[in-house]
Amino acid sequence: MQVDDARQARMCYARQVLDRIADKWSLSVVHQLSTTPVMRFTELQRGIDGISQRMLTSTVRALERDGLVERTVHPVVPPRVDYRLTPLGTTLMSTVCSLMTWAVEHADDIDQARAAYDEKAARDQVG
Amino acid sequence: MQVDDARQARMCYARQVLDRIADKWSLSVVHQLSTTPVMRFTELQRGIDGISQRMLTSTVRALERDGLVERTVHPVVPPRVDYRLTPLGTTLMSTVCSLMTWAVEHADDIDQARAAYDEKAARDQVG
DNA sequence: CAGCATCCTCATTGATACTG
DNA sequence: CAGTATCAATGAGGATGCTG
Repeated sequence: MQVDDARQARMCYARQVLDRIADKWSLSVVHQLSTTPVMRFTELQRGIDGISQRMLTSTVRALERDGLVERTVHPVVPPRVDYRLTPLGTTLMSTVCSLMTWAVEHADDIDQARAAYDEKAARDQVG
Repeated sequence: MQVDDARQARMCYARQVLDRIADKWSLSVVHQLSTTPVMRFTELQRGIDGISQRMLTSTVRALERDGLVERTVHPVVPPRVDYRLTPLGTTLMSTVCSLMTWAVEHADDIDQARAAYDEKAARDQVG
């Protein structure tokens, strides 16, 4: 029926957004750029613990392709490339913030649920 | 400084939540259970296009472990297992809804950005 | 400086067969 | 019915070396 189709369509959109931001590094990059509006490649890499050059490159390229990050190449030697959030990227970040808020508010609930589940599993192993 | 630490901490929480819900099937399962409150294993599988038994099992187990889904085993033959969202799972779903709303509202923006990016890349290839 | 090219590893997922 | 067990494939991501 129509209502279900609309729901399914929204799910597909949600999946696409998750596919965009839920990889290993995208959220860290967007987050960095939300705290420091303009950053160069090496600055980004220094600010994100553990990211490799390769992954930073592919991450910012994907974000650029989707219009979330703007990449500006300055024709100078040595090269200088600036990154900043687009308005679209900024609106996404504020939406992700609500997810972060949920995460912070319910972190304890999840931890407790996990502990209870694992303890029960351990008991079932023995008994 | 303190403010940055707090930001970093929130990012970690956000990552954990994303790690929980952003795998291939979790969102579909939670979504199914938000439209039909109580479902059995096979019902879930039929409702989620393309999911295998193995992935449905591991997905609902992970959701159960984190307290987002409740699993009820009825001691009957043949076996009967019911799944439903917990209150915690319900609050998460409503948060995810805001992400879906963003996705729907900005799907066109992303599509256009991608088309522009790809077209430019194609032109740069040639020229 | 800001990448690209290559090789390699490991985790996730799928397919299939079996079971209490 | 609701799983478990095993094997195979895919691809995301890491390490390293090179370059305009």
